[in-house]
Amino acid sequence: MLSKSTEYAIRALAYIQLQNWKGHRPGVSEIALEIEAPVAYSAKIFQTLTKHKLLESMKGRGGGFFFDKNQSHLTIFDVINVMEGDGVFHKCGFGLKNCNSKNPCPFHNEYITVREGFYNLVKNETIQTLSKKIQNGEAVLNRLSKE
Amino acid sequence: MLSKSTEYAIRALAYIQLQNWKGHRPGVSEIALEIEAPVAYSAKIFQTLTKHKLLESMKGRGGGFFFDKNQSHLTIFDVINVMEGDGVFHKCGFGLKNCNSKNPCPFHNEYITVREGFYNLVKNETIQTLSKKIQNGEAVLNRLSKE
DNA sequence: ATATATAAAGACCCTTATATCTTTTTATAT
DNA sequence: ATATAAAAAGATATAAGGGTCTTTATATAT
Repeated sequence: MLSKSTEYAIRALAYIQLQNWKGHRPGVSEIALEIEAPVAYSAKIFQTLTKHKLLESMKGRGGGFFFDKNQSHLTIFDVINVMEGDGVFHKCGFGLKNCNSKNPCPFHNEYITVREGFYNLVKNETIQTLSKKIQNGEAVLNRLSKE
Repeated sequence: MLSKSTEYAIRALAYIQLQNWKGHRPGVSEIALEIEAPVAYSAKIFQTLTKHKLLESMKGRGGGFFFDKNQSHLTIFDVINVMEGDGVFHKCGFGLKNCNSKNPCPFHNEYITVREGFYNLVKNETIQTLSKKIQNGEAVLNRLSKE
Protein backbone atom coordinates (compact mmCIF):
# COMPACT_ATOMS: atom_id res chain seq x y z
CA MET A 1 0.00 0.00 0.00
CA LEU A 2 2.63 2.49 1.12
CA SER A 3 6.18 2.50 -0.17
CA LYS A 4 8.97 1.34 2.09
CA SER A 5 10.34 4.88 2.21
CA THR A 6 7.01 6.20 3.46
CA GLU A 7 6.84 3.49 6.10
CA TYR A 8 10.32 4.38 7.33
CA ALA A 9 9.36 8.06 7.33
CA ILE A 10 6.24 7.57 9.46
CA ARG A 11 8.00 5.34 11.96
CA ALA A 12 10.94 7.73 12.18
CA LEU A 13 8.73 10.78 12.73
CA ALA A 14 6.80 9.04 15.49
CA TYR A 15 10.07 8.15 17.21
CA ILE A 16 11.39 11.69 16.85
CA GLN A 17 8.18 13.09 18.36
CA LEU A 18 8.41 10.75 21.32
CA GLN A 19 12.01 11.73 21.93
CA ASN A 20 11.23 15.43 21.53
CA TRP A 21 8.60 15.11 24.26
CA LYS A 22 11.33 13.74 26.47
CA GLY A 23 13.47 16.78 25.64
CA HIS A 24 15.76 14.76 23.38
CA ARG A 25 16.79 15.49 19.77
CA PRO A 26 17.75 12.18 18.16
CA GLY A 27 20.24 11.82 15.33
CA VAL A 28 20.22 9.70 12.18
CA SER A 29 21.89 6.59 13.53
CA GLU A 30 19.82 6.47 16.71
CA ILE A 31 16.58 6.78 14.74
CA ALA A 32 17.64 4.28 12.07
CA LEU A 33 18.49 1.74 14.75
CA GLU A 34 15.16 2.21 16.46
CA ILE A 35 13.02 1.91 13.32
CA GLU A 36 15.19 -0.88 11.91
CA ALA A 37 16.05 0.92 8.70
CA PRO A 38 19.40 1.36 6.88
CA VAL A 39 21.27 4.35 8.30
CA ALA A 40 22.34 5.98 5.03
CA TYR A 41 18.96 5.50 3.46
CA SER A 42 17.26 6.94 6.52
CA ALA A 43 19.48 10.01 6.23
CA LYS A 44 18.21 10.51 2.68
CA ILE A 45 14.62 10.27 3.81
CA PHE A 46 15.17 12.78 6.59
CA GLN A 47 16.71 15.17 4.06
CA THR A 48 13.51 14.97 2.04
CA LEU A 49 11.37 15.56 5.10
CA THR A 50 13.36 18.57 6.28
CA LYS A 51 13.55 20.05 2.79
CA HIS A 52 9.75 19.98 2.74
CA LYS A 53 9.57 21.49 6.22
CA LEU A 54 7.83 18.53 7.81
CA LEU A 55 10.78 18.28 10.13
CA GLU A 56 13.54 20.53 11.47
CA SER A 57 17.18 19.64 11.86
CA MET A 58 20.34 20.94 13.44
CA LYS A 59 23.83 20.16 12.24
CA GLY A 60 26.90 19.89 14.38
CA ARG A 61 27.64 18.46 17.77
CA GLY A 62 24.46 17.82 19.74
CA GLY A 63 22.44 18.24 16.57
CA GLY A 64 19.59 16.04 15.43
CA PHE A 65 15.98 16.15 14.35
CA PHE A 66 13.00 17.84 15.94
CA PHE A 67 9.62 19.36 15.22
CA ASP A 68 8.87 23.01 14.88
CA LYS A 69 7.01 24.09 18.00
CA ASN A 70 4.49 26.03 15.89
CA GLN A 71 3.57 23.05 13.76
CA SER A 72 1.60 21.11 16.34
CA HIS A 73 0.14 18.46 14.05
CA LEU A 74 1.51 16.68 11.03
CA THR A 75 -0.93 14.38 9.25
CA ILE A 76 0.03 11.02 7.82
CA PHE A 77 -1.37 12.32 4.57
CA ASP A 78 1.26 15.07 4.47
CA VAL A 79 3.99 12.51 4.98
CA ILE A 80 2.66 10.29 2.20
CA ASN A 81 2.26 13.28 -0.07
CA VAL A 82 5.87 14.37 0.36
CA MET A 83 7.28 10.85 0.08
CA GLU A 84 5.31 9.48 -2.87
CA GLY A 85 2.72 12.02 -3.96
CA ASP A 86 -1.03 11.81 -3.60
CA GLY A 87 -1.74 9.74 -6.69
CA VAL A 88 -3.10 6.82 -4.70
CA PHE A 89 -5.95 9.06 -3.50
CA HIS A 90 -6.99 10.04 -7.01
CA LYS A 91 -6.16 7.07 -9.19
CA CYS A 92 -8.71 4.66 -10.60
CA GLY A 93 -8.32 1.20 -9.06
CA PHE A 94 -8.44 -0.21 -12.54
CA GLY A 95 -5.76 2.05 -13.97
CA LEU A 96 -8.09 3.94 -16.31
CA LYS A 97 -7.15 7.49 -17.20
CA ASN A 98 -10.55 9.09 -17.17
CA CYS A 99 -12.68 7.10 -14.83
CA ASN A 100 -15.29 9.11 -12.96
CA SER A 101 -18.91 8.93 -11.85
CA LYS A 102 -20.16 9.71 -15.37
CA ASN A 103 -17.76 7.24 -16.96
CA PRO A 104 -17.21 4.69 -14.20
CA CYS A 105 -14.94 1.69 -14.36
CA PRO A 106 -16.49 -1.59 -13.28
CA PHE A 107 -15.59 -1.19 -9.63
CA HIS A 108 -15.69 2.53 -9.40
CA ASN A 109 -18.07 2.95 -6.46
CA GLU A 110 -16.81 0.02 -4.43
CA TYR A 111 -13.21 1.09 -4.85
CA ILE A 112 -13.93 4.72 -4.03
CA THR A 113 -15.38 3.63 -0.71
CA VAL A 114 -12.13 1.87 0.16
CA ARG A 115 -10.00 4.71 -1.12
CA GLU A 116 -11.92 7.34 0.83
CA GLY A 117 -11.68 5.21 3.94
CA PHE A 118 -7.94 5.22 3.57
CA TYR A 119 -7.92 8.95 2.85
CA ASN A 120 -9.95 9.74 5.95
CA LEU A 121 -7.63 7.61 8.03
CA VAL A 122 -4.44 9.32 6.92
CA LYS A 123 -6.04 12.76 6.95
CA ASN A 124 -7.23 12.40 10.54
CA GLU A 125 -4.30 10.59 12.08
CA THR A 126 -1.22 12.64 12.81
CA ILE A 127 2.29 11.85 13.93
CA GLN A 128 1.23 13.35 17.25
CA THR A 129 -1.87 11.20 17.73
CA LEU A 130 0.15 8.13 16.81
CA SER A 131 2.93 9.07 19.19
CA LYS A 132 0.45 9.72 21.97
CA LYS A 133 -0.91 6.19 21.58
CA ILE A 134 2.57 4.79 21.86
CA GLN A 135 3.28 6.92 24.91
CA ASN A 136 0.07 5.71 26.54
CA GLY A 137 0.98 2.09 25.89
CA GLU A 138 -1.95 1.63 23.51
CA ALA A 139 0.37 0.79 20.64
CA VAL A 140 3.98 -0.14 19.95
CA LEU A 141 6.43 1.27 17.44
CA ASN A 142 8.32 -1.92 16.74
CA ARG A 143 8.91 -5.37 18.08
CA LEU A 144 11.74 -4.23 20.34
CA SER A 145 9.52 -1.83 22.25
CA LYS A 146 7.80 -4.64 24.11
CA GLU A 147 10.93 -6.45 25.16
CA MET B 1 -2.51 0.41 -4.86
CA LEU B 2 -2.24 -2.21 -7.59
CA SER B 3 0.79 -2.61 -9.85
CA LYS B 4 0.52 -1.59 -13.48
CA SER B 5 0.84 -5.23 -14.49
CA THR B 6 -2.14 -6.17 -12.35
CA GLU B 7 -4.18 -3.34 -13.80
CA TYR B 8 -3.37 -4.48 -17.32
CA ALA B 9 -4.25 -8.05 -16.36
CA ILE B 10 -7.66 -7.16 -14.96
CA ARG B 11 -8.57 -4.98 -17.91
CA ALA B 12 -7.39 -7.62 -20.36
CA LEU B 13 -9.32 -10.41 -18.68
CA ALA B 14 -12.51 -8.35 -18.70
CA TYR B 15 -12.06 -7.69 -22.40
CA ILE B 16 -11.38 -11.35 -23.14
CA GLN B 17 -14.52 -12.36 -21.24
CA LEU B 18 -16.63 -9.89 -23.19
CA GLN B 19 -15.27 -11.19 -26.47
CA ASN B 20 -15.72 -14.81 -25.41
CA TRP B 21 -19.37 -14.12 -24.73
CA LYS B 22 -19.60 -12.90 -28.31
CA GLY B 23 -18.03 -16.16 -29.48
CA HIS B 24 -14.72 -14.48 -30.25
CA ARG B 25 -11.23 -15.48 -29.09
CA PRO B 26 -9.05 -12.37 -29.13
CA GLY B 27 -5.28 -12.37 -29.66
CA VAL B 28 -2.48 -10.42 -28.00
CA SER B 29 -2.40 -7.40 -30.30
CA GLU B 30 -6.16 -6.93 -30.33
CA ILE B 31 -6.33 -7.05 -26.52
CA ALA B 32 -3.30 -4.81 -26.05
CA LEU B 33 -4.81 -2.22 -28.35
CA GLU B 34 -8.12 -2.28 -26.50
CA ILE B 35 -6.66 -1.95 -23.01
CA GLU B 36 -4.00 0.56 -24.15
CA ALA B 37 -1.05 -1.50 -23.00
CA PRO B 38 2.25 -2.32 -24.76
CA VAL B 39 1.80 -5.38 -26.97
CA ALA B 40 4.94 -7.30 -26.00
CA TYR B 41 4.44 -6.58 -22.33
CA SER B 42 0.84 -7.70 -22.54
CA ALA B 43 1.99 -10.97 -24.09
CA LYS B 44 4.22 -11.56 -21.05
CA ILE B 45 1.35 -10.93 -18.70
CA PHE B 46 -0.91 -13.34 -20.57
CA GLN B 47 1.82 -15.97 -20.32
CA THR B 48 1.78 -15.58 -16.56
CA LEU B 49 -1.99 -15.81 -16.44
CA THR B 50 -2.17 -18.93 -18.60
CA LYS B 51 0.70 -20.59 -16.76
CA HIS B 52 -1.33 -20.18 -13.57
CA LYS B 53 -4.46 -21.46 -15.29
CA LEU B 54 -6.46 -18.27 -14.85
CA LEU B 55 -6.74 -18.18 -18.60
CA GLU B 56 -6.57 -20.62 -21.52
CA SER B 57 -4.81 -20.05 -24.81
CA MET B 58 -4.53 -21.56 -28.26
CA LYS B 59 -1.54 -21.19 -30.51
CA GLY B 60 -1.63 -21.09 -34.27
CA ARG B 61 -3.88 -19.58 -36.85
CA GLY B 62 -7.20 -18.52 -35.33
CA GLY B 63 -5.73 -18.90 -31.86
CA GLY B 64 -6.11 -16.51 -28.97
CA PHE B 65 -7.22 -16.33 -25.37
CA PHE B 66 -10.31 -17.64 -23.69
CA PHE B 67 -11.73 -18.88 -20.42
CA ASP B 68 -12.18 -22.47 -19.42
CA LYS B 69 -15.91 -23.19 -19.53
CA ASN B 70 -15.70 -25.02 -16.18
CA GLN B 71 -14.17 -22.08 -14.36
CA SER B 72 -17.20 -19.82 -14.29
CA HIS B 73 -15.85 -17.18 -11.92
CA LEU B 74 -12.43 -15.70 -11.48
CA THR B 75 -12.08 -13.28 -8.57
CA ILE B 76 -10.05 -10.10 -8.75
CA PHE B 77 -8.25 -11.44 -5.70
CA ASP B 78 -6.98 -14.41 -7.70
CA VAL B 79 -5.65 -12.09 -10.38
CA ILE B 80 -3.87 -9.90 -7.84
CA ASN B 81 -2.50 -12.96 -6.10
CA VAL B 82 -0.96 -14.37 -9.29
CA MET B 83 0.39 -11.03 -10.48
CA GLU B 84 1.87 -9.64 -7.27
CA GLY B 85 1.09 -11.97 -4.38
CA ASP B 86 -1.27 -11.40 -1.47
CA GLY B 87 1.11 -9.44 0.74
CA VAL B 88 -1.01 -6.30 0.62
CA PHE B 89 -3.79 -8.19 2.42
CA HIS B 90 -1.55 -9.23 5.29
CA LYS B 91 0.98 -6.46 5.70
CA CYS B 92 0.96 -3.90 8.47
CA GLY B 93 0.23 -0.40 7.13
CA PHE B 94 3.17 0.84 9.11
CA GLY B 95 5.62 -1.72 7.79
CA LEU B 96 6.12 -3.49 11.12
CA LYS B 97 7.07 -7.16 11.01
CA ASN B 98 5.02 -8.43 13.90
CA CYS B 99 2.09 -6.14 14.26
CA ASN B 100 -1.09 -7.80 15.49
CA SER B 101 -3.98 -7.21 17.87
CA LYS B 102 -1.85 -8.05 20.92
CA ASN B 103 1.02 -5.91 19.68
CA PRO B 104 -0.71 -3.28 17.55
CA CYS B 105 0.96 -0.52 15.60
CA PRO B 106 -0.51 2.94 16.11
CA PHE B 107 -3.07 2.63 13.36
CA HIS B 108 -3.65 -1.05 13.51
CA ASN B 109 -7.43 -1.12 13.86
CA GLU B 110 -8.17 1.78 11.53
CA TYR B 111 -5.93 0.36 8.83
CA ILE B 112 -7.32 -3.14 9.16
CA THR B 113 -10.79 -1.78 8.46
CA VAL B 114 -9.58 -0.29 5.19
CA ARG B 115 -7.59 -3.35 4.26
CA GLU B 116 -10.50 -5.70 4.92
CA GLY B 117 -12.74 -3.46 2.87
CA PHE B 118 -10.39 -3.83 -0.03
CA TYR B 119 -10.11 -7.56 0.54
CA ASN B 120 -13.87 -8.01 0.53
CA LEU B 121 -14.12 -6.00 -2.64
CA VAL B 122 -11.61 -8.05 -4.60
CA LYS B 123 -12.83 -11.31 -3.13
CA ASN B 124 -16.44 -10.66 -4.15
CA GLU B 125 -15.92 -9.06 -7.52
CA THR B 126 -15.02 -11.33 -10.37
CA ILE B 127 -13.95 -10.82 -13.95
CA GLN B 128 -17.42 -12.04 -14.83
CA THR B 129 -19.33 -9.59 -12.62
CA LEU B 130 -17.18 -6.77 -13.94
CA SER B 131 -17.70 -7.83 -17.53
CA LYS B 132 -21.45 -8.10 -16.96
CA LYS B 133 -21.53 -4.50 -15.80
CA ILE B 134 -19.73 -3.41 -18.92
CA GLN B 135 -22.08 -5.44 -21.09
CA ASN B 136 -25.08 -3.85 -19.38
CA GLY B 137 -23.70 -0.37 -19.95
CA GLU B 138 -23.27 0.23 -16.22
CA ALA B 139 -19.55 0.72 -16.62
CA VAL B 140 -16.90 1.26 -19.27
CA LEU B 141 -13.61 -0.50 -19.87
CA ASN B 142 -11.68 2.48 -21.21
CA ARG B 143 -12.18 5.92 -22.64
CA LEU B 144 -12.55 4.64 -26.19
CA SER B 145 -15.62 2.62 -25.31
CA LYS B 146 -17.84 5.69 -25.02
CA GLU B 147 -16.79 7.35 -28.26
C1' DA C 1 41.69 27.80 17.12
C1' DT C 2 41.10 23.04 16.76
C1' DA C 3 38.96 18.73 17.08
C1' DT C 4 34.75 16.45 17.01
C1' DA C 5 30.01 15.38 16.09
C1' DT C 6 26.55 15.91 13.23
C1' DA C 7 23.33 16.71 8.99
C1' DA C 8 23.46 17.91 3.84
C1' DA C 9 24.72 16.90 -0.66
C1' DG C 10 26.04 14.29 -4.42
C1' DA C 11 27.79 10.29 -6.85
C1' DC C 12 27.12 5.77 -7.28
C1' DC C 13 25.18 0.77 -7.05
C1' DC C 14 21.74 -3.06 -6.76
C1' DT C 15 17.20 -5.00 -7.42
C1' DT C 16 12.70 -5.08 -9.23
C1' DA C 17 9.09 -3.51 -12.30
C1' DT C 18 8.22 -2.25 -16.73
C1' DA C 19 9.02 -2.89 -21.55
C1' DT C 20 11.02 -4.60 -26.07
C1' DC C 21 12.87 -7.74 -29.43
C1' DT C 22 14.00 -12.18 -31.47
C1' DT C 23 13.47 -16.99 -31.93
C1' DT C 24 10.79 -21.15 -31.30
C1' DT C 25 6.70 -23.88 -31.12
C1' DT C 26 2.13 -25.06 -32.60
C1' DA C 27 -2.06 -24.90 -34.99
C1' DT C 28 -4.73 -23.93 -39.27
C1' DA C 29 -5.58 -23.02 -44.21
C1' DT C 30 -4.25 -23.89 -48.69
C1' DA D 1 3.67 -30.41 -47.68
C1' DT D 2 3.96 -25.63 -47.33
C1' DA D 3 2.81 -21.10 -45.95
C1' DT D 4 0.81 -18.47 -42.52
C1' DA D 5 -0.95 -16.96 -38.12
C1' DA D 6 -0.64 -17.15 -33.67
C1' DA D 7 1.20 -17.84 -28.63
C1' DA D 8 5.46 -19.35 -25.85
C1' DA D 9 9.97 -18.64 -24.46
C1' DG D 10 14.01 -16.28 -23.65
C1' DA D 11 17.32 -12.57 -23.95
C1' DT D 12 17.86 -7.91 -23.41
C1' DA D 13 16.86 -2.89 -22.34
C1' DT D 14 15.09 0.99 -19.44
C1' DA D 15 13.28 3.27 -15.37
C1' DA D 16 12.25 3.61 -10.58
C1' DG D 17 12.74 2.34 -5.91
C1' DG D 18 15.75 1.13 -2.49
C1' DG D 19 20.33 1.47 -0.63
C1' DT D 20 25.53 2.80 0.10
C1' DC D 21 29.56 5.68 0.29
C1' DT D 22 32.32 9.87 0.23
C1' DT D 23 32.80 14.62 0.67
C1' DT D 24 31.18 19.06 2.39
C1' DA D 25 29.02 22.27 5.57
C1' DT D 26 28.00 23.55 10.23
C1' DA D 27 27.54 23.58 15.03
C1' DT D 28 29.54 22.62 19.72
C1' DA D 29 33.10 21.48 23.25
C1' DT D 30 37.65 21.84 24.59
